[in-house]
Amino acid sequence: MINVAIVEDDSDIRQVLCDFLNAEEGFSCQTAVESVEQFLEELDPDNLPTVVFMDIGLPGMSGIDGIRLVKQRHPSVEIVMLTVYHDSQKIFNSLCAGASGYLLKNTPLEEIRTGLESLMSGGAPMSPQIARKVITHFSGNQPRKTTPLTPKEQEIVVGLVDGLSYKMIADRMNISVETVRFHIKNIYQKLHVHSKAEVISKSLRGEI
Amino acid sequence: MINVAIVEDDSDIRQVLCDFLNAEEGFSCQTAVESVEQFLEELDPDNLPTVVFMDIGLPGMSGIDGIRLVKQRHPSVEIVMLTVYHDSQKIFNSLCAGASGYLLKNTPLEEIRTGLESLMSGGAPMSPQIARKVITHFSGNQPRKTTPLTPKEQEIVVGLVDGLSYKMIADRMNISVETVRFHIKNIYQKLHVHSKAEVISKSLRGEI
DNA sequence: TTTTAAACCCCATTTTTATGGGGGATGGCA
DNA sequence: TGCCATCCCCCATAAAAATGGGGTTTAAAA
Repeated sequence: MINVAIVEDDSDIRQVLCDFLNAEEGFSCQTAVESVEQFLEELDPDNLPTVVFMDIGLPGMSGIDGIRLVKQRHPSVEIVMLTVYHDSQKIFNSLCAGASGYLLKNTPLEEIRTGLESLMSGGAPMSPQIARKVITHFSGNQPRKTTPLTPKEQEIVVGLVDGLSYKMIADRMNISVETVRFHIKNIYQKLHVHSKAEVISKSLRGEI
Repeated sequence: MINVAIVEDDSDIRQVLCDFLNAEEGFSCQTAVESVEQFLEELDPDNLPTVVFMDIGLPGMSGIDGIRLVKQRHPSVEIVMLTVYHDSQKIFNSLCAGASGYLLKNTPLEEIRTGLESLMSGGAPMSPQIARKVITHFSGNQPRKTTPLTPKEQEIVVGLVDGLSYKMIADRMNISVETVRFHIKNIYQKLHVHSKAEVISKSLRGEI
């Protein structure tokens, strides 16, 4: 019996999928919650689900962060993304975080079931659209990132990522702290962020 | 009408697949050859196939080298691997060379047809076993770190990575800002860092 | 030539972080 | 039972960061 959990904020989808799985031979869905927080709270360590279907856009913590947390605590639990998002960044973040599959929400229930079966036999469920993105990533046809940042601004971003303070960046670049401030103000405007933290995240996620 | 070519040295498989496609509505297979050399020789530039099913183990040039040659001369032609090989090296070499899909030879004819359809609608056919290897490639190169952080501390790290301030983290977790402070102090001690920036960097680099 | 983008510098103010303390409350384990 | 880890909360202070403004210079573009 394959024990499936669902983390999904749309109650309709949650219910339909849960009912479907419970009706299918060999599947059982006892957990269907709307957030990662709720999932972790209700989790019974003595009765872990085999597979978790995870959405990305959730109230509170995102599903991608959810993967990290769940896999960290229970590495044996398989996590399959089930979401509407199909942009490369979310896909790769999910896979790197430890997802074992990636299905789009328009996947028919029947294919979700066969996906689960292939997962159990050492495969990975993946929507063709997603597979395409992944393949494109390999063949290097990735659209080049055109960063709007100037060379100096990029250098400062590197400093931020290295965990340096304004003063340390100033010393490293042989400019005044005031100039560092100036550049950072402009960086924030260009990237539409309001803190070092966001710049560092964007940078390390390849969004700059 | 989707024009399919087959490059495959096993004449049985070649014939079965060719016949199947010709019998299917909307598909046509006029070219079924046993080597890349033969394929290139018989190729009519005015009547290019839409898709080529390519084996890897072939007399003469390998199918992977074949991808490169074909894509170089006719970039618009889609190439789908159809082979028994499932080792990571051949998979990645194929995808990097420009393959648009990767199916194992045990794939039922019916699924080969749906694979072609998803290819035509912007997807990529990929056997679950292959998808698994590809996914493992993403998540696999991350050595499992045994984090010294407690669950709550991990949750706070997630908040920091999301670019939240102490107050926002407190709200999300329904605890006091002072408690957030308390946890962060402990996190810094455990990780030997002295700023949010360093925590975020470590986290996104998988060092936590 | 005027304009524009990029780099440089300074000042002032408010908010947020970092760091040091001080308490409690659990719940598991020796 | 006391110990330990984990979690919860409060205080105070110094440092750093975020945001607004004000400028100059230079080199390339219009």
